[in-house]
Amino acid sequence: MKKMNKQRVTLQEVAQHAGVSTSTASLVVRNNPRISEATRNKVLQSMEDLGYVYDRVAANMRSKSSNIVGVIVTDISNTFISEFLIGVQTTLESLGYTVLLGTTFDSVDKQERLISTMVEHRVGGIILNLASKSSARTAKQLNQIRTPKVLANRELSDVQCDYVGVDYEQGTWMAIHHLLQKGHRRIAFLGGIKTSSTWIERMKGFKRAHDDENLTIDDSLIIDIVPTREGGKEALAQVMDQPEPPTAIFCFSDLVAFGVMQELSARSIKPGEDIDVVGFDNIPEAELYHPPLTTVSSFPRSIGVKAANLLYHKMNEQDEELQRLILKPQLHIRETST
Amino acid sequence: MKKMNKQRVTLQEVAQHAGVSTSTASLVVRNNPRISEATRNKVLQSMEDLGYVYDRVAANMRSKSSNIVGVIVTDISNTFISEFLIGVQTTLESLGYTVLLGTTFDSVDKQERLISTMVEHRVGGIILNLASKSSARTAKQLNQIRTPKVLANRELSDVQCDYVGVDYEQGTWMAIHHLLQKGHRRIAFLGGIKTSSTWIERMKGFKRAHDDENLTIDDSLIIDIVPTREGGKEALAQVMDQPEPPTAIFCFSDLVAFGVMQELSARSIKPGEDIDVVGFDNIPEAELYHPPLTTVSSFPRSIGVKAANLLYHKMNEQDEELQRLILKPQLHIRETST
DNA sequence: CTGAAAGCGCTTACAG
DNA sequence: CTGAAAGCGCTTACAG
Repeated sequence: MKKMNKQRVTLQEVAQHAGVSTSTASLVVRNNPRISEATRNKVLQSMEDLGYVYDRVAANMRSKSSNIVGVIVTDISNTFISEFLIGVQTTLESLGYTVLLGTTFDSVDKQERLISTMVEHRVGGIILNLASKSSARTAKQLNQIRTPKVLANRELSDVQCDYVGVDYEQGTWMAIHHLLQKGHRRIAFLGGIKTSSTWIERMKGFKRAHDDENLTIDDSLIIDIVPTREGGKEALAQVMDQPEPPTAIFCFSDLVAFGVMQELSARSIKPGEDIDVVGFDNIPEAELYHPPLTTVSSFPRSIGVKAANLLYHKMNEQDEELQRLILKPQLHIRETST
Repeated sequence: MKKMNKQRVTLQEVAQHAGVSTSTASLVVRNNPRISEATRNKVLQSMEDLGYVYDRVAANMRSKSSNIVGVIVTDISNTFISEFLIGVQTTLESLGYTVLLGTTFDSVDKQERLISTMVEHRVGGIILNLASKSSARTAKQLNQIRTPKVLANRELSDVQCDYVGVDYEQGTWMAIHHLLQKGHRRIAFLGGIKTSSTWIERMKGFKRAHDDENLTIDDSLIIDIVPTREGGKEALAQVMDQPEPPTAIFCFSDLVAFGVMQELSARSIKPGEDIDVVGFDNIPEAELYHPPLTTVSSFPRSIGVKAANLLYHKMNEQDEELQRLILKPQLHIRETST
C-alpha cells in the first residue's frame, strides 16, 4: 500500500485556473462536443499549464464504470498461454481497456484469491484460463460474482459463462486417426488431469478414433499427470518401463511432448524412427524442435482475440445469450511421425 | 467502458445491518485491532449475510494509496520477458500488490501511451522494461511522473530512476573471450539496436575482449537489427553473403541465435561444427535446442524479483537513494561452440 | 472502544 | 452552452 506524497492537480484547480466551472472542465476532458471551441481551448491550456493528469480512478468510481479487465491465466511461461495472452491484450488495448493480470500457476487456492482481488478492484470484466483442478467450489464462486466473464481454453461444468476454446475432441481424433492409419495399435496418452474438461474432451477423441477401427484401449497406456515438460518425462518413464511399451505417443500438449522427447533421447530412442510422437497446441517451438514435432494447432492467439471480443460484447450489451465459440483444430504432420 | 448495472452492497449497509457506525465497520474490514471481538464478529456476520464485497477502488481513492503496480514490457512471447514477468508477478503478489500489465511490442509510441494510462490509473509504482528505441523524449516523460519507478533490463540515460539488470559487458566479454580462446579471429555480432543501452554494453565487452588480444574488429561483421528470430535470420544472411564470412557468431540474444541457427540449417551449415554460435539470456529452450546452444545466463527471473523488491522499497520509504543492481552473468558452454 | 461529519476527485442530474 | 450542488463508497481526523 503506497501513500501518495505529492498531491495531484485536480480538475477543480484546472477549472479555477481557466475561469470555468468544474463541470465544464469535466466535459472538456471527456471531449463532450457541447462545449464551445473557445472554452475548450482555454481549459486545455490550463491543463497543460498546471500539468494536470486525469484521475481515472475517481472518474470510474463516480460513474460506476471501469476500463480495467482482469485476466487470470495458469502460467505465462507456457508459450501457449503467452500467445493467448497476446491475443487478449492487443484486442483489449485497442478497445481502450487495460489488463490486470493474475497468474495462478495452476493453483486453485491462488485462483480463488485472484478472482476475489479482481472483483474487489471492480474490474469491468474477467477472462479466465482456469486451473486444471478447478472444482464445483470454483464454479460456485464464479456464479456468485456479477462481473461479466469469459472462460477460455478450459470449461467448467455448472458455470454460467461464455466460453472460447478449440475442439479438443476433434483435434485428438485427427492425431490418433493419423497414428492408427500408420499402423500403430498401442498408442499412449500422456499428460493432463483426468478431471479437467481439456483432458475429458481429448479422451473422447482418443476413444472415438479407436472405436472407428474397432480397437480397444489399454488403460495402462494412459498416464494422468501435470501437463508440463517434467510431467512428460515422468509419464514417458512410466509407460516405457511397462512390459509392453507403446509404439506411438499422443501427448496432452507440446510441452508434454518436449519432456517426452527429452526422456526418449536420454534412453536413446529416436522419435520419428523408433517411436512416433504427436503433440498438441503447435506452439512456435514445435516446428523448430529437433526433430520437428507433429502436432495439432489450437490457435491460442485467436482464442485470446475471440475471448476479448466476446467479453467486450458481454460488458456492453446486457442480457445477451451465453455463447460457446469452438475453433476447428488442424493437424500438422512433421518428422516425429512420418 | 462498462457500466455496472447491479449495485454493490456498501459498507454503510453492512454497518446498518450490524447496528454499528460506518467507521466501525471500516475498521473491521481493515482488521484494526482496536475493535472488540464481539463487534467484529457482528460486522463480519453482516458482511457475510449481505454478500459484501470490499471496494478497493473507493478505499484507494480516499486513502490516496494504491496496491496496483504497472508493469510495462516489450513482448511477453519472448521467454526472457515472460520469465522476468514471473519474477515480478510472484514477488509483487506476495507483497499484496496486483499487476496492471502493458505490452509495447517494442513500439515507443505505444510505450508512451501505456505510461500515461498507468499514471492515470494512479498505480502505486511502475516497473519498466523499455522499448529498444526509447529516446530522450521517453526520458523526459519518465522524469515528469512522480510515481515511483524501476527500470529493468535496459537503462536509459538521463532518467532519474533505479535500475536492475545484468552485467551485459562482462557477459559479452566472457562469450567473446571463450571464442577467441578457441582460435576464432572473425567473430560476428548480430542483432540489437545500436542506440540501446543493452547493445552498447555488449559492444563494450565485445571490444574489450578483442583489445585484450590486440585484435581489431571488422565493422562489416556487426549487424544492427531487431533482436528477434526473424532479425537473426536476416542478419545471418547478410553476414554470410559477404566475401569473408565470420567463423563464429555472437548473438544479441538466444532468440536471435535461434534465427541464426535456423538460417544456418537452411544453408546446410552446422553450428558447432562448421561455425560456432553463442547466444545471450540462457532461456530454457537454449539447453534443449538442437544442438544445445552456448549462451550467457542473464537470470531474468531474478531480475524480476529484484526489480519488484526494489520498487516495493521505493514505494514505502521516501527519499531513498537511487540504486543500480547489476547481476553477474554466467557462461554456459554447450555444443554450438565445443 | 465507537460515532458523526467531512472529504478523496471526479461525474451526474438539474437549472438556467 | 455553462454552473452549483449532490454523491460514488470508502477513510480520516476528531470527539466522546
